Amino acid sequence: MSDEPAATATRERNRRGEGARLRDEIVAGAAEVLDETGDESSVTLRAVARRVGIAPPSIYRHFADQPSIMLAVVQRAFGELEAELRAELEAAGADPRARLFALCLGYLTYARTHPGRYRTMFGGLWMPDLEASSLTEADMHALGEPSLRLLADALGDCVAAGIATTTDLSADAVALWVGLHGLAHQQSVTVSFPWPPDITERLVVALAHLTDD
Amino acid sequence: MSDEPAATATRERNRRGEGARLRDEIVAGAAEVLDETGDESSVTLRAVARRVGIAPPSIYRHFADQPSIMLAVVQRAFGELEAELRAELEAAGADPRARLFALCLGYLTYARTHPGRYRTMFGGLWMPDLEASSLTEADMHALGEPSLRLLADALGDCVAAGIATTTDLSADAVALWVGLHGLAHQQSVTVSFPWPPDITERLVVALAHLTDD
DNA sequence: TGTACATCAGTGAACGCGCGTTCACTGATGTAC
DNA sequence: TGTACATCAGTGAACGCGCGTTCACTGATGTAC
Repeated sequence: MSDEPAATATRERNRRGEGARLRDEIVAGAAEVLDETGDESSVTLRAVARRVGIAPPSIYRHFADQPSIMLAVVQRAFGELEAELRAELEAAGADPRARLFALCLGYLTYARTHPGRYRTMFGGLWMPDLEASSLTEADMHALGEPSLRLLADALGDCVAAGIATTTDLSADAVALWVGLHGLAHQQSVTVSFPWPPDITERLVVALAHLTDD
Repeated sequence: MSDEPAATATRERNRRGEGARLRDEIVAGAAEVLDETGDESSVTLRAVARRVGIAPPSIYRHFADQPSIMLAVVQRAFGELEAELRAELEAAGADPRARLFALCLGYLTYARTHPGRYRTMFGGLWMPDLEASSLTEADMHALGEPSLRLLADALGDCVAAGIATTTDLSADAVALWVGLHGLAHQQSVTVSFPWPPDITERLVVALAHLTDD
């Protein structure tokens, strides 16, 4: 409950040439604040500085302004998501249906584990003023594409194995993602919702057009 | 671009006994600010007062504090959504498949027409501190239930007409809503997203288990 | 090996701003007698 | 019918706060000679 002035004392100044390490600490600190409050608007420049244990102006050596921090947090989060999905795949073995479910469950787990982060990733509020920034909206969509491709590949493997059908693989992959996103988002908003117990399986089976086994 | 001080001049004081009308104006004004900025955090007490054309303290006669305004906006928005869905149903005729699609398209239209409002409704940030408020989380879920029931009924009519199948009607209705929500939410966040052109039909057909006709 | 100096990482104090909220008030409107 | 008064809708000024951002700075670290 108390603020943590001790952080200022414990932090050691980086050596020359290692100043860039503070940038990582800032992004990590911002992600922590976001996870704890669940509220994007409480990730202020000053709150992040307090968390990291530095003076507010120190952030300006690494970020142009406050929105730039959020952008970095989101970019990093998309990388984390992809890495976790790849880890799930690796642990899943060779069965296409098991691989598809591993991906879907991994996606939902990420959202439930980091609800604030997930909502921010897909909330659009961190989006920079596109004319003021060097990023385009296409760059924004590109952030999620590696993960979407993992999903499309897993779905394609199911079709190849004859346990799923499709008339348009990439369109069905998007539809499957949309369903996962709806569930993930709602689960990241409310903890207690009267979900049917088999909601995930029901959703994935329908959207992946899985045939009974 | 300019602020509108004229509003202060034009607004006429309510007569005695009609003071409650200001409450409606405040909620409507807050919804307007939300629609225009698309950002929940810019719906401040002072911004709402400016929009309505009153002095900030005047709000306290009608709302205990700032979060109470957002809560009222959300409650009102859920009512609007239900009313629009009922209107779509009425215009849709008797064919069960047409009625189901009318509902789904109406839902998506609401989200695209009022993106900021939609995100706020399902964003969870307006949720009051549940211990500080007289509302329970169940009350929050209850807000969306009438609309969900419309969807479940329309789905049930499709099953009864033999054009859809289900193993658990209410669970499939939730799954269908989850898919719609995923699409609606993402569309309320980004205007340009590389959607497959038939994403809506693809989603609804799969989740409603519609049989080919 | 010693020393002057440039560079780098980070600081402390201060600014102006919009915010939520409080307080004592104003002045029109209706009511009691 | 007239007038004193209570009520009601809304105001204006002020408060303390946290915010983003600026500025001139400090002091440790490495480098040139």
